[in-house]
Amino acid sequence: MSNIRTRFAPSPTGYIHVGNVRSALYPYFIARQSGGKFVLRIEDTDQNRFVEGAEDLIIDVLHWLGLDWDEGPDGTAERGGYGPYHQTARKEIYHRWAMKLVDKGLAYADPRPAEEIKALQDQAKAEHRLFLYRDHRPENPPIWDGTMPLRFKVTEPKDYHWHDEVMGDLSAGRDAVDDFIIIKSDGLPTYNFAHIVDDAEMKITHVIRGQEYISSMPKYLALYDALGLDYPIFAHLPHILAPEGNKKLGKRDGAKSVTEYRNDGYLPEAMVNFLACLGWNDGTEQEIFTMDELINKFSFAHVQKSGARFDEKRLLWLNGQWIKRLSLDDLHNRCRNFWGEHGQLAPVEQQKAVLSIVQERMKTLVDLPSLSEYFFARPTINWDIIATSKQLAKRDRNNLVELLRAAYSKLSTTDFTSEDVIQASLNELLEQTDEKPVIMFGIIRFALTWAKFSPGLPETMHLLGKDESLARLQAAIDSTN
RNA sequence: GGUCUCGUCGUCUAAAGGUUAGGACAUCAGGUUUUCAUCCUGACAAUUCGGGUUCGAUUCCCGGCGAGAUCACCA
Repeated sequence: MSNIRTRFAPSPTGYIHVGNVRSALYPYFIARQSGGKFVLRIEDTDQNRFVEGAEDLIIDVLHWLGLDWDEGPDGTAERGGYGPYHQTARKEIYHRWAMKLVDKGLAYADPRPAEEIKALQDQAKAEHRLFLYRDHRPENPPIWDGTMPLRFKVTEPKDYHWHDEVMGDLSAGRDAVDDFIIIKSDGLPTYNFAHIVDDAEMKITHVIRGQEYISSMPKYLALYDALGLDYPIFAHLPHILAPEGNKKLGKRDGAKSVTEYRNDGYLPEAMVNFLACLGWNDGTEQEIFTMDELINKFSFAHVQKSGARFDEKRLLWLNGQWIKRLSLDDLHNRCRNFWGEHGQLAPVEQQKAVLSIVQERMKTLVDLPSLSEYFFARPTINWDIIATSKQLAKRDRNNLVELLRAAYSKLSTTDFTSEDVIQASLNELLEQTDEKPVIMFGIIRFALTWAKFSPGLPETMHLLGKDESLARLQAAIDSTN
C-alpha cells in the first residue's frame, strides 16, 4: 500500500479515441505497480461541448480495456472518499478555493466584455506585439458576484523551472504566464483552475497528461504557489501522431474510437499492448506484454520524448499474436458475436473444432466468417475462383474434373479416422495419378471450400467428415455437366 | 510571430562516449512435398546538417535546418 494516487480525467465531449487511451494507461500502471489508487474524474465544466452519453462511452471503454478505478463514477453512484468526481458537482469547492485568492488580492472580477478583449488581442497581433492581459487590468474591478469571470492576478511575473518525469528539466520565461480566467461567467471553473483544486483535494500525487499542457505549466505553477500547494509529480506524454503527416492524432484526422476497434475484432490485450508501447519500451527486445507485465515494468525513464506514429499494421500484427495466444475456450467466448450466418447456429463443439484449426490464421475476429463459413454450410460452387491460382488456371476444366474423379474414388475407400490417415491416402493418390501436389491438392481444396484461403487439406477434410467431403467433390464434378 | 519542446531504418524503438548502430512491424526473396493471412530463413533499410569538446561521438556543448505544441470564459 502506498499513498501514490493517479487519475484519468477525461471530458465527456464525445467518443474516446485511441490517442486518449494512453493517458489513462500510464497513470493506471503507476497506481497499480505501487499499490496506490487510480481515480477517474469527469471534467465536465464545458457545458457547450458536453455530449450526452459520452461518459457512459468512456466508462464502457475503460471496462473493456481492463482499467478499473478505485474512485470515481460507479454506475449511478460514486465511489471513494474525495468525491464528487464530476466537476459540475464541485462548484462550491471551486468557489471556496477561488475566494482564498480573492481574499489575498490574487484574483479579480473582470467586467470587460469578451469582444473588447478580443479587439485588444487582435490589435496587438496586427502590430506584432505580445499581448499581456496584465497590461490592461480594469482599474477598479467590481466585487466578484459570480456573474463575471474571475481572473487570476499575476503579481510578480517570473521565470519558472520545474522537473518533468518524461521531458526532464523544463523552463519558461516570465511572459509565459499572464492573468487568466479561473472561473467563467457561468460560474463553472476553467480547466486551468479546476484540475489544480481537484488534484489537491483528491490528493493526486502524479499528474500525467498530454504534452499540449506543457506550455500552460507556468500558469499552473503560479496557481500552486498562490494557493500554497505543493507541486505534484509531473509527467507530460508525447503525442500520438496520425498515420499520415505530422499531425497529432485527433478525431478530425479520422482517429478511430476504441469502440470501433473492438467492433473490428481487436482484442483489448492487443490494444493495451500496442498503445502502451507507443512511446515506451522496457529497454529489452520484448514486444508482447501482458497487462501485469506492463504494470510491473512501466517506468517514465523509458518514455519517449518525441511523438509516435499510430501504425495500424503493427496493431494488426500484435492482434494476431494475441489471438494465437488465447486458449480455445477463451477464443470461443470472444468470437460470440463474430460468427457468420451459418457458423453462429452451429453447435458449440463444432464451433470450437473449427476455431482450433483456424485460430492461427486470424488477425482479427472479423476474419472469422470468411475463414469458417464453408465448414458449416456447403459453399457455392464458383469455378471462376480457379483463375486466382496460377498453376490451376493453366489446366482446362475437363482435366481438373478428371482429377476430382480420381480423388473421389481414392477417398471413398479411405478411412477418415485421423488427419494422418487422410494425408497418407492423399500421398498415395499423388503417386497413382503421377500428378503434382500443387495441382491435385489445389483442385481438391477448391472443390471442398471454394474459398481463396483455408487451413490445411487433411485438417479441413477431417473436420468436414468423409460424407460431406465426398459430397462436395461429387457436387463439383456434377456442376460441369 | 512570441514562448516551449522534439529530431536513430518507411514505421515503433535499442544502444545513457568505444557495437559490423541491435530488435520488431511493413516491404521483397526463398522454404515448410496444396492454397495462405500462420510458421521458419534471408535481404533491403537509419543516427537532420555544420561546427566544437574528446584518443574516440547517435550519445555532451553551440549554431543552422526540419517538425510539433501552445498563445480561449476548450480541456
